[in-house]
Amino acid sequence: MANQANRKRAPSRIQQRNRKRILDAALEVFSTSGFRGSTVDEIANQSGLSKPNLLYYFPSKGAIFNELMAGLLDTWLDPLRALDPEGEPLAEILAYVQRKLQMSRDFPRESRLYANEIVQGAPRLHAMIEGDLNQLVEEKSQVLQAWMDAGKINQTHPKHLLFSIWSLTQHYADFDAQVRRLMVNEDPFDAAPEYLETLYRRMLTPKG
Amino acid sequence: MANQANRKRAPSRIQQRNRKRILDAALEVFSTSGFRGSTVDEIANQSGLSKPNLLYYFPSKGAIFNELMAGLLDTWLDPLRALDPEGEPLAEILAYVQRKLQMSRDFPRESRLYANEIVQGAPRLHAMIEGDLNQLVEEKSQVLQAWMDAGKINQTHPKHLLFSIWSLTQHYADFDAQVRRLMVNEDPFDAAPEYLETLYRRMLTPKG
DNA sequence: CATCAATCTGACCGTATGGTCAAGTTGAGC
DNA sequence: GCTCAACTTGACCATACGGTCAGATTGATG
Repeated sequence: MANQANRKRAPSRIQQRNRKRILDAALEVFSTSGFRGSTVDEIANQSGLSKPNLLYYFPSKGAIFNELMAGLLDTWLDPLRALDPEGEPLAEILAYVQRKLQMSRDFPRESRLYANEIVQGAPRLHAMIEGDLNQLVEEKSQVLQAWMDAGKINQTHPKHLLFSIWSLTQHYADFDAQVRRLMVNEDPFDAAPEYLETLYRRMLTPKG
Repeated sequence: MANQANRKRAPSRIQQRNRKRILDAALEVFSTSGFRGSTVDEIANQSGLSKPNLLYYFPSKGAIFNELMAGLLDTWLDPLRALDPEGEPLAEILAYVQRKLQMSRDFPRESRLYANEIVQGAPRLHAMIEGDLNQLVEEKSQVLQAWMDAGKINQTHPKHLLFSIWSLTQHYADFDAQVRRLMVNEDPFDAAPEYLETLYRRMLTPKG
């Protein structure tokens, strides 16, 4: 336990490279099969390392998963953190939607990894969700509510508004297999930005 | 193979009861852990049958899954099938949204089972999707397009419109674990119908 | 180029998993 | 209540899985 490579200081170049390889392979595998459906052998194969060597860098399958999740959750919330209470309300929300959609496009595996975890009841995510996410959502919901009370955007349920943004943007990554099978001659991401922009503009722009 | 119980005619009461039990248990387990993450022992335990007894009724784990999926896909598409080209466009769409939302509320396990499968790339669903779903989506997209061309609802991308309806309604079932953790004092399904009604009404009602 | 820690591997272990089988028990029709 | 098929089970098997270990190889440092 004490001589685990990942707890030494000053990680060597080899260590940096291999840990990255492993995490990338694990992202590929976990996002495709979920935690329980993924095997260490698969991750080892995908990363080009032998299984014992992989387990030299990480103590267990669960440890790989946890490190992956911890890193993911942070970047995952960045777009919402960037929602500026001082900005122009509608523009802020529309920009948030586009940032989130861009993340689905650029990091579909991360999105699917997260989706897998939540769909299965988030068994290994309790602590993380309870903390950061809850607080951030509470905070930004109040910002949205304030904008509504000030008449800057239409009245609606702030949390449901956030849920809908997550749902719509992540759908293009999470349900990619379905979406692409139903849009054979067209890249879904071509029309998605405009579709979502229109949707939220019409929904939130105050009447008159 | 020839003496499998499930291929005999006139299924006995015991057979009907046990097959139902197994499928219900399998729905519970598969929707929670996905196909690869689920075990036959779990399903057997959940159903109250012994493992060999379970395998007396179904030849394999995959066979259980397939039968479950085949049954699911049909009911899953019913709400869309009911979209009436002769009805009042906006009302038809809003009613479809509510039917779909109701299905998420009444059959969350079915929704999660489906989500699990699609998120993981729909490895065991190709044929089914290619056939029924594709045709139905094509047909209903044309209905929506006709309504737009006639000025009955706002112009928008018909397939993205369908995707958004699926996404938003199924989100309450698929991401239930997250949604409920972020709405502790409130049942998400209380406000969801009104939220979605408002969203699509504002988005689709023609100006003027 | 000697040394020692860091890195890597084949062989291995205990357990879990999908599935089988021979033999037992139960239920329906006579 | 006899009979035979329908149903049920404990014991078992081969493979897959997560993880370990002794020892080999490699790379950095003097």
